[in-house]
Amino acid sequence: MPKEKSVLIGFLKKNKMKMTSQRDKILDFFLKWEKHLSPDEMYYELKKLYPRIGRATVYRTLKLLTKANIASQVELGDGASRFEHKYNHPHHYHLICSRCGKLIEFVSDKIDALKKNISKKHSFLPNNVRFEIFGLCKKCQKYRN
Amino acid sequence: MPKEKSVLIGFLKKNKMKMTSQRDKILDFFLKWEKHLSPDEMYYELKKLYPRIGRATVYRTLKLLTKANIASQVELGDGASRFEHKYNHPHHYHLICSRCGKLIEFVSDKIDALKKNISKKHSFLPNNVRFEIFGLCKKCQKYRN
DNA sequence: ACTGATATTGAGACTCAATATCAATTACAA
DNA sequence: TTGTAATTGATATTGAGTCTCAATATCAGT
Ligand SMILES: [Mn+2]
Ligand SMILES: [Mn+2]
Ligand SMILES: [Zn+2]
Ligand SMILES: [Zn+2]
Repeated sequence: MPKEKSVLIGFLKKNKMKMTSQRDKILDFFLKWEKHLSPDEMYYELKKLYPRIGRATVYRTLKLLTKANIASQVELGDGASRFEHKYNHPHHYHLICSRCGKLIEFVSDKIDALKKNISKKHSFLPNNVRFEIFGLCKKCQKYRN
Repeated sequence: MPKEKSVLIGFLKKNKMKMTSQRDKILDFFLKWEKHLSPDEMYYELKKLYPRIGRATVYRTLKLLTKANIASQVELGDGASRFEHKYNHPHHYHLICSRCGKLIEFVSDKIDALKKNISKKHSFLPNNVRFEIFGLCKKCQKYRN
């Protein structure tokens, strides 16, 4: 049993919620993919495996996984939210190629420090930072646009 | 005549496009507001003044102003894009209060430097950076959530 | 193992932002 | 002034995400 499943079960218990076969399947599926699927993409894939699953359940479960710190939601500038693994993954940021969609991840304690400094300066209590660089990846720089 | 209007006219000429009364009105309206309106908000306000104006025209014109470097588009995490003045405005970033929506703007050459360093390290040609801190503003910290 | 209160599910309707279509209108170079 | 190419706007459509609510599943307490 993956650790994430224990985490989920613990979270559910703590909140008087119930473990269900749907939640189990969605979690399994989510953990199998390494990166950045949108809820609808997951929904259509899951539908192939389990035709009776509902779209609302997928959306609800992804929110649940986010609250349980198993997933986190990122916005990559296409019109869809995407989810990635959070449990035991370092907090990181993204370079995004506007041409081919390539994603590069990186960590930066400088960004984390900036977050603190700037927040302090403005009496702001920070929760969540987003830092993304859009541009062209190495390959795509060869082409015109 | 505001400078932005000359810029727009120049941009249109260069691209074999035409100046129209709608574009003129939308630009005027956009320049009057200091900040961060969504296209639909602008559409409904403009509709009051000029009932015959079309929603598609507002969307199209805001894209046009963006291409002409008069406006820039920002995403503040509610489900709508928003536009702010770009011409003669310094490039800046945002602190966003998750509770009341308050917006604080700030500039940071450290962020600009990070953009360059990180991009270089990954052979990435950067175009556009987004940096946003979500959290609670001073007032909202007093309340529970 | 059973039971009942309660949490969950899922089909389908709905919302909201944004885009596409296309006939009618308008701008402007020549 | 005129011809043509760009623009407009009413309307339909898309697509992500949420809501509703009757039917179903879970699980704590016995
Ligand atoms: Mn990532
Ligand atoms: Mn701003
Ligand atoms: Zn690329
Ligand atoms: Zn606030």
